[in-house]
Amino acid sequence: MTHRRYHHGDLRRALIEAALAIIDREGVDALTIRRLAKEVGVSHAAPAHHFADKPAIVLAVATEGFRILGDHMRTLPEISDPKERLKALGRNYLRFAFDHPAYYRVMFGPHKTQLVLDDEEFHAVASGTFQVLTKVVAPLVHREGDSDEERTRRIGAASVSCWTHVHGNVMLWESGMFDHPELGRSWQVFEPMVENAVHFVAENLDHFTSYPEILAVPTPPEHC
Amino acid sequence: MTHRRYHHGDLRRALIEAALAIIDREGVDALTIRRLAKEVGVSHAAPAHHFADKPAIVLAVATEGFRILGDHMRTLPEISDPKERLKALGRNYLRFAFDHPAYYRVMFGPHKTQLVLDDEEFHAVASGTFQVLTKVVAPLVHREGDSDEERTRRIGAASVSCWTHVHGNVMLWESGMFDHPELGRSWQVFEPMVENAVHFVAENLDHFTSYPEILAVPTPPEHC
DNA sequence: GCGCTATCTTTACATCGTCAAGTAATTTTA
DNA sequence: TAAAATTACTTGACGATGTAAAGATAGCGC
Repeated sequence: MTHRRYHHGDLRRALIEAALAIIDREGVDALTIRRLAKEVGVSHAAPAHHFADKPAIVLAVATEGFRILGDHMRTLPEISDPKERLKALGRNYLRFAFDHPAYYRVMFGPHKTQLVLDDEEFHAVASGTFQVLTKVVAPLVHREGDSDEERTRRIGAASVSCWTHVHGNVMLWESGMFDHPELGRSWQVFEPMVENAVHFVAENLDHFTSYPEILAVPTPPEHC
Repeated sequence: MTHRRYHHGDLRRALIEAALAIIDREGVDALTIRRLAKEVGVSHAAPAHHFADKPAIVLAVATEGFRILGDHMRTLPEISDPKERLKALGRNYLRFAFDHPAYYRVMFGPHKTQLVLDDEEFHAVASGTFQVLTKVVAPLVHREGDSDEERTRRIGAASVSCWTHVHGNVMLWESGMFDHPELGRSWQVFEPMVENAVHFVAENLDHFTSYPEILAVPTPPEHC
């Protein structure tokens, strides 16, 4: 029984959480500043002091999502075999995507297209998350005699390939393109896809050499 | 100089086109029924007679997008070699995605998640487009001795894999995750990715047999 | 105790989607 | 061919939304 105080305490966080709850329940279109405020128990103009506008709230949720995804991916079990380790990472990723579809949609949805490039925090958190992947991919594509530059390129390309492979599947699934009613909604249906992605980067690393002129990828770690 | 008539003629089509133009210029959030109506030159309530509500307009645009994408994909040059043919298809796909980013965003964006499954026209058009892909993939994964069922499965799995590979890249690109300002915004930067995708389905078709099945998959570690 | 500033409320306004009722044009029917 | 019916659009209104401006409150340094 919280007796309504004038100062909320941590309104910003409360707003983000409430926003996610609404998005999770009814989709991002149902998100309304006024409703958000009511749900948290403040006036409808209060959020304006923490977020410039409505897209800023969505962006904050997306940033939080990447933070959580990063934590998920960082908590890998102790697996020494590089392939199995990457598979485990893929499963963690998928688990996040399916356990938190609302986050995932906001994170990769086209809502914030314009904002992303400008927002420093989002960029930092998102690329930090991506770096977790590069660290796990690195030992898989390691080759003796690679120059540093070549190594960086190979890791980046393989990581992106891995990511897009999984991400593409998730997005198509989310879009309702996969018409498999008999399949329950579970990340486990994608297990073969994880196997595929890992196999792909592990056995075809020759193909990643030409990839990366395209991509600016965060510098991978020295050693794994 | 069209003198304003009471009956527009083909308002429905005009609305779809104007909607796309707005989305293309300022994003889907900028789409407003009233503004749409003004742009077309009708009263603010006129669109209601052609579309039940605002999401219905977006869905109509998405459907139109799939129709155009399908046409793009169907107009392939005469190429007998299956691999090269699939590459050409991939390029056509990418070209659409980059030439019509607004369409692409609407088509795969999470805006219409709820609607898609119900709308017959959208479903028909979208899966018709997907079928173009399966036809091109089919000769690539053909194997003597496959049962019909097995063949269908393999084609479906390989097609999905191909699609997600390309789609994932496009989506990540659209999300602004690829941070390469010095490169122009062109589908051609993904040429190596097309090569990869084709190589993937062509050389690793063994892996597609198990794809569409539900598997008893080991429960992942409880580390998160 | 006194200001200062951040935080929240209240009030106000233009705009939004949508509904109901009215009007104009087209098609149907006799 | 003229009335009737239907379609296509307009007008007006309503509640809800995002946001700006100005006032109220509380915490905090001094």
